[in-house]
Amino acid sequence: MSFTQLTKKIALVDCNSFYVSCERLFNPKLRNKPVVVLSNNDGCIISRSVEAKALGIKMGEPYFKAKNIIMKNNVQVFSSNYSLYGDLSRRVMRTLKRFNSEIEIYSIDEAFLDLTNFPDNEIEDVGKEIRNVVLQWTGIPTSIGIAKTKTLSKVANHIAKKKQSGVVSLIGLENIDPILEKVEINDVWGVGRQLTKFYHKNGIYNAKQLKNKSNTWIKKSSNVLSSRTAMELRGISCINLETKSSKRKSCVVSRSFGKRVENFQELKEAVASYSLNASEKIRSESLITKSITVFVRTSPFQSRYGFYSNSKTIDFPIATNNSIEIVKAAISGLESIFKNGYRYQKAGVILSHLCDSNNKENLFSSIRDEKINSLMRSIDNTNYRYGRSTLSLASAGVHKKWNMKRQHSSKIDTADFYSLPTIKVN
DNA sequence: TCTGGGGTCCTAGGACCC
DNA sequence: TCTGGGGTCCTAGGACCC
Repeated sequence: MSFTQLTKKIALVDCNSFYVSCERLFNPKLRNKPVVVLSNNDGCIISRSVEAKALGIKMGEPYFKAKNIIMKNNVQVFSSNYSLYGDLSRRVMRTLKRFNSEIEIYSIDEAFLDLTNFPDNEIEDVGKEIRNVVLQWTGIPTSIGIAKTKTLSKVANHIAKKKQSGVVSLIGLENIDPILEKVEINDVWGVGRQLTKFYHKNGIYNAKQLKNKSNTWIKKSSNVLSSRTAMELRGISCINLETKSSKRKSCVVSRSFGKRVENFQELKEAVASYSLNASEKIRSESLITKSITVFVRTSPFQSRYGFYSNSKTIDFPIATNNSIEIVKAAISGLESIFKNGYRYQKAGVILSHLCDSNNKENLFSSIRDEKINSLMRSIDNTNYRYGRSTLSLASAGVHKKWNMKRQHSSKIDTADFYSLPTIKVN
């Protein structure tokens, strides 16, 4: 009896300039023109079309610093519209699942697919097919890298980004060293700023050099994660595909303010509003939280006003997802860290130690609990039907002077999105 | 004047116990 | 009052990702 062992084949599908591509879908005039999308509060540039990249606009650059280039070159600017991007992301992911239902959704615009079951010599064509189908069904262009490990598929993807076909496979190549040699160490997945500094100090400048370093040295002078990265560069898979969507462990809601906030009342409104938001989010995922952290800070870029940053964590006696309890805890935390005389730039809440609300470890659930739960459910239903914050708490404020800046919104909302004609292919 | 938001994992060090 | 070694558990902070 004989059987052929199939080479492990992992594809990384990455949407090109995702947010820009989403905006372009609804505005074809934007094609072939420089376009950027801004972060919340119109703060930084977080998505750039190739034309914008070519103008030298950097990822993460503050908007005001790039304004000159933007004006001069008539770059189209958009505030981010996350509900739109979320909807399109779900479409892309649904399409990918046709090729293998077990995919790892790695971020809003990226997914890993196991393509091991396809023959080695057809793998590049499979990649091209995936790319075409996604483009046809969703209108979103992608780049696809295929290799034996996740880290190598990232490398392949990196190269694919610059290729016309948009697909690069490293499967079946005898020696990939010449390729790895051209990959700068800071472009390797898992190597950030600090590690780059450290590797440079030790004479490691590209992926090939890291690959050839001994594991013991890496583990000893760095950590296990780094040695895993090196192993993966050698083609030995150490990082598994996470295809089961596991429940999250924390939930953050934080925002920079549209303008600086100085008085307690407004800060309180903001924190209450973020807490409501976070409570709603965890309820929608059937989670309860054991503790909440509230934090505030002033701008780290304006030292002349004095920098202040602080946080307070409060544990709940019984894990909860009740908005009222969570808002109350957040406000009392805020009271303990608020200091007069600062110009606050940002605040937020973090719900941590989340666990499944269905298997409550503590059996204190009572009739009171049931009443509150049904109140929360009806708030959630109303808000779902009539729009977020139809029902809110008074403490979250009405005027919201601190709200974000969004001066360049394309104003395409989810409701509009669903009213567009869709073509069902099946 | 104007600098995003939301996650995960690892590790060092402290607290506590025997 | 001083003296030891070793184990576990937890947490804050750092580093990384998109």
